[in-house]
Amino acid sequence: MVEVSEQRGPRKRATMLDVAAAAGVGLRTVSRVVNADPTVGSHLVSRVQAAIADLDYVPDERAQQLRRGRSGTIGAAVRNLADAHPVLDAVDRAARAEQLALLAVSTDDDEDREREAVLAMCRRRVDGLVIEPIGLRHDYLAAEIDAGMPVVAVDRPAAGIAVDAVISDNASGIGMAYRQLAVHGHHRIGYLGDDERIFTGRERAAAFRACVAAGGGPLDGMVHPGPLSAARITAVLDGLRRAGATALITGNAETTIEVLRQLGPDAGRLAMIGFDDFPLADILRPALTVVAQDSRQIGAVAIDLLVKRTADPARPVQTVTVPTELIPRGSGEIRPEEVG
Amino acid sequence: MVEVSEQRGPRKRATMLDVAAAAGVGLRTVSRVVNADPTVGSHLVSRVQAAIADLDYVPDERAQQLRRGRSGTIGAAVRNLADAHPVLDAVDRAARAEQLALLAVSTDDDEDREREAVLAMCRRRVDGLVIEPIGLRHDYLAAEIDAGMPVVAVDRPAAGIAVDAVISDNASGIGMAYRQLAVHGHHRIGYLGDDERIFTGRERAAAFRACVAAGGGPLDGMVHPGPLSAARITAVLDGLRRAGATALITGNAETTIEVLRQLGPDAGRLAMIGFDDFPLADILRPALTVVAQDSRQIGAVAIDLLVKRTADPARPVQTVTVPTELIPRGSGEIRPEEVG
DNA sequence: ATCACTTGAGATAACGTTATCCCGGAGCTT
DNA sequence: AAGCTCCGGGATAACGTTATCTCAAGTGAT
Repeated sequence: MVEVSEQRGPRKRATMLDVAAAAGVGLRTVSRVVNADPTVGSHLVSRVQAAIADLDYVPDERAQQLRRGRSGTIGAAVRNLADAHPVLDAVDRAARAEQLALLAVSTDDDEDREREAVLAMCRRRVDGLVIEPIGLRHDYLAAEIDAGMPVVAVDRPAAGIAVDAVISDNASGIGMAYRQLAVHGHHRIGYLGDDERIFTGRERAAAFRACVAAGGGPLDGMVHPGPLSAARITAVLDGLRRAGATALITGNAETTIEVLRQLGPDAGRLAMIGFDDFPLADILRPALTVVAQDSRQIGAVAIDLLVKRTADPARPVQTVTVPTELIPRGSGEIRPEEVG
Repeated sequence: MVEVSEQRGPRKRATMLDVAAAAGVGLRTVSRVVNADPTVGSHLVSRVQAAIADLDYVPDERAQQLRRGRSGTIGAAVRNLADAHPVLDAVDRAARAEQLALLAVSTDDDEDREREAVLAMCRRRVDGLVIEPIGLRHDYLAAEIDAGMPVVAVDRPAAGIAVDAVISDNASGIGMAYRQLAVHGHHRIGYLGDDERIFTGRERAAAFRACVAAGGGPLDGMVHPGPLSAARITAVLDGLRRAGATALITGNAETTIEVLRQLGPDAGRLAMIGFDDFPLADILRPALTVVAQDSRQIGAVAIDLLVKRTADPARPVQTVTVPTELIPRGSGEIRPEEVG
């Protein structure tokens, strides 16, 4: 009796049933061996394992998930996958420590993409969702949350739904930056950051205004929230120069980089502190003083909140604020008299 | 008759059966509506859709996948998720264009992590695998490939298995860098790059040696492949300086950055071209001349190869070489007489 | 020697979909 | 008007797991 084996073409993947047949045991026994159930005699265990190795059996996790009811996966929707994303990395590590796989998708800073990506993850029945919210409203998640999906917002709160959140201490970060510049003798300090429709843009601009007010400095023409466009930044830099600003705080990494790009060789002629650290900030000249977020902790707290909510869905919604840190590297320690 | 609804606690998720019951139709009809099967009367369609909206029904993709036999997902195992990764981004976009979701995991440059991550994706029955290979041997994938899993290696070929690959034209890139420096008057050009046990390290070092040999320049003490350690780089830079090198080609982004970090303010006193572009290379001073890989095309080709192999598993294995590009920004155009 | 009791292993029913098959009725031909 | 096709829609069986239940055999006590 000759078995016809198709040489070409993938042979069908072995299933638990095939393994059971090959090992001459029941289906359930194979399952037990795969799941290391101790109630299987060692004799059968080795016979089943031999069959598994022989047939190259690989369990189908989708079937496992379907049956078990849990997916062991959490989904993360972040702004982008192309650039450095330390928080995503931290979330990944924290998730792994909890035996959870991470499904990462990029939202491209697009509201529709975000909804689409998040709903796709819901269709996969992830056990939890970490979102860096883009959209202004997140009502589309209400039904999911109602159905018991744990969700945590990162970097900014999610509007329209009550979910846990982890955000950096923006006010304190801006405060440290402002004081650092003030301590180094600056009186005319400018701020250039995100549009105030964006949460972090709003928080940081507000914190900056509070600092100036508290310090008794001038506010006129010094605070510039708005969209991130090269043209706007050119105009703002020009205006600040004319207004006699000797120092600048930038509200996010993209803005910081665009400012540096435009300043070019003149970068040293303006004291500067950027919100958000980024790779290579230390090898610029002058090296860039920054307010850094604690990505590691943000990621860890996000996963922790997810785990806790999974354990107790009824627990009160919580917003955790993670401290920021000032990293002096030079650009923020330039004195007014060196500027000009 | 009062229905007891649990106020707290997630109410059970609605299934197709629930929708069918609510709409007063058969299970199969709900499936047809969900899949936009045109053979359903418009009257029933709207009734079913109403029930879907009413119950917040979200299809379970795992069950769909299980039944359909395909997952509509491709897995990508890349070195890391924390730093900028343009190729991953390009793969993501190309996959989306093919209606495929992307499951991205980081291997952390660790051989064991790679195997673990890749096998986890196999358990999820992804429809294809994009791997930035770390390990020296990838035999562990042989069974999967045998079972029909399409795999494509990116950046470096995978050893021990016959799979498609997309790699950059390393030799041509090194050639362009070398000629650019030669054209600008350099005769003593150094090379500092990855260990030759790493594929790209080997290719680039070899290409560099070939250039020097062809140009008739000195080879002694000019070629330095090896592990990426700050101490080694310090030593190499020192040696090159003593050997009178006026120009340097670095073999990868990490090396480039570490060199720049160590050179500090002296960066302008050595002509330099880095293999691999990276964000901010243009705002350094001097701005960094680089050999850039075409990430967009690499990603597109990777997905294309995957799709083609899915369509025809028997097609011959192929390695596609993607051209590199020299981007002159200043650091590579410094003349020997300006160096000192 | 009989009986409860433990232990190992199989039969069978889910999990939430989709595909195959089949059936009932409407509209057409002759 | 009877027979035919055609078409919308339902029963039912997979897909590959795990959980529940059942049962046979081996163990010790009386």
